[in-house]
Amino acid sequence: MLDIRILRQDLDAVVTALARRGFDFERERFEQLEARRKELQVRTQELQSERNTRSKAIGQAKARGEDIAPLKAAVGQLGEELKAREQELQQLQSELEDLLLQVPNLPHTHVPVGPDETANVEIRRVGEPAMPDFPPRDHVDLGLPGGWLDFEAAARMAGSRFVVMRGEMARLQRALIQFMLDLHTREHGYQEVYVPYLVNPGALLGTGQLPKFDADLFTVVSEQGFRLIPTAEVPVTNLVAQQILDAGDLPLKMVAHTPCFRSEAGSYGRDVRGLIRQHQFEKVELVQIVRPDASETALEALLADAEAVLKALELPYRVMLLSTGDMGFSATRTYDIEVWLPGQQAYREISSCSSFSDFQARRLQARYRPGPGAKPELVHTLNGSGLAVGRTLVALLENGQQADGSIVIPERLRPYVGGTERLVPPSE
RNA sequence: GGAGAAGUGGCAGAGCGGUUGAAUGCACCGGUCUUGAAAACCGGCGACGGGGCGACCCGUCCGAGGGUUCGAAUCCCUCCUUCUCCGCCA
Repeated sequence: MLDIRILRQDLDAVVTALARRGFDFERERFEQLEARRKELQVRTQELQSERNTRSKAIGQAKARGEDIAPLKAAVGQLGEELKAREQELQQLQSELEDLLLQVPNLPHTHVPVGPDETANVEIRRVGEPAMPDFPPRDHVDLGLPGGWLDFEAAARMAGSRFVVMRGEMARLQRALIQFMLDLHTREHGYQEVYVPYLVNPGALLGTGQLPKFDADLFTVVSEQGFRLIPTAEVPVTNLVAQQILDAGDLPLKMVAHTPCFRSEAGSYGRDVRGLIRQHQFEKVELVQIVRPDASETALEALLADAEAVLKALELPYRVMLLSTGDMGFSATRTYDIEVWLPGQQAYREISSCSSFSDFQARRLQARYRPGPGAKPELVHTLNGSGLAVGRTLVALLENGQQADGSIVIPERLRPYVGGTERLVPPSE
């Protein structure tokens, strides 16, 4: 959520900045609501003040043993109007709030302006795509032997966009998760956290998935209105909701492995084949809670932490700075990491690292105290995949494949799979 | 699932329906004292919002939401959370 005060002070700048990301701010409506709010709020507070004064007078009169009946009668009409104004004001403020909750974050000034992903800017490439002397297969083919990756079995019980993994493949995914968590906790200073996979609507409002993107989520029929988390970002970032942290607690760096659930509404026909776009997938997520003046450097560091996984796994990738048109709702700046997939002969997103400035913090009421006795201020939040595990598995299969269909395991991962150097397809 | 108890400021913990944003203690900030520190003493110290150029003024908030009342932290209702006991259970 944007700070309503900057909307009041410099509406032009906000409207312009939002236009850069293709968002048409309802300027007229806002100005009308805001004018009305001001008028109403002043009036309401006058009435409240009047009521308080009179009630005190009644209390004093009563203490002196005077007759308070006439005083009470005089407050009658006041109460009527007050009640009406209070309700109007409440109504108006929730309208204003609803409007504000629909408005995305302001893009950082360094973000390239453009309509969609075609305007993204490549920052760097790391690693060389291998040039095998055989036609590379994609992970769906490579996963066939022994039912390593069994999409048909999953489809029978759950439908499309699910997978069953067996044997070595299931273990490889588990190893990847373990490896990533170890790397981030031991070498990058993150604290591992375990969090709920079902959250209430308030948590999703805090990070920005609600109210606008409910269609992307799976809702569990329940009194509490539970949704399955689409990313660990939601529960992990919500760890600081409603908190006033000590300056000394920052930065807070947390890592969590969770399954993620996405309805993928509106993506019919896209990536229907294989592991790329599933309703359920595993992800290791990095979250940082930092002081506002530290968020620029924190984003670069977070990105480096995610890149470290790809480097360790010897996977070629490139880093993209997303354009205004391709960024998520809550982000002010986002880098995507795209891994090379020989089976597709393309770079595909495997991590997304974003800074949210104070946008999520304001919704979450996540604050810190800059110094002893100082006023609380909103923190800045950041997060990034480190990495999407399913897609990492894809990259590992496709980049590690040999002519005979076996898969070479990167050295750093071998301790996690009992020293196995390569996966050999089981013969029928 | 059943029965009971409780939710007050950063923490602990008072609070008869009436000048209570809320006693007191701790913590924290400023000062006195001290070579320095500690102790002691004095003073200050919640959050959020609105109005005003400003000194300031005003409003809201005692788990959340409703209600009663001229007036609610105090009374009533609903919900949430925590604790204790019973039952069940991975």
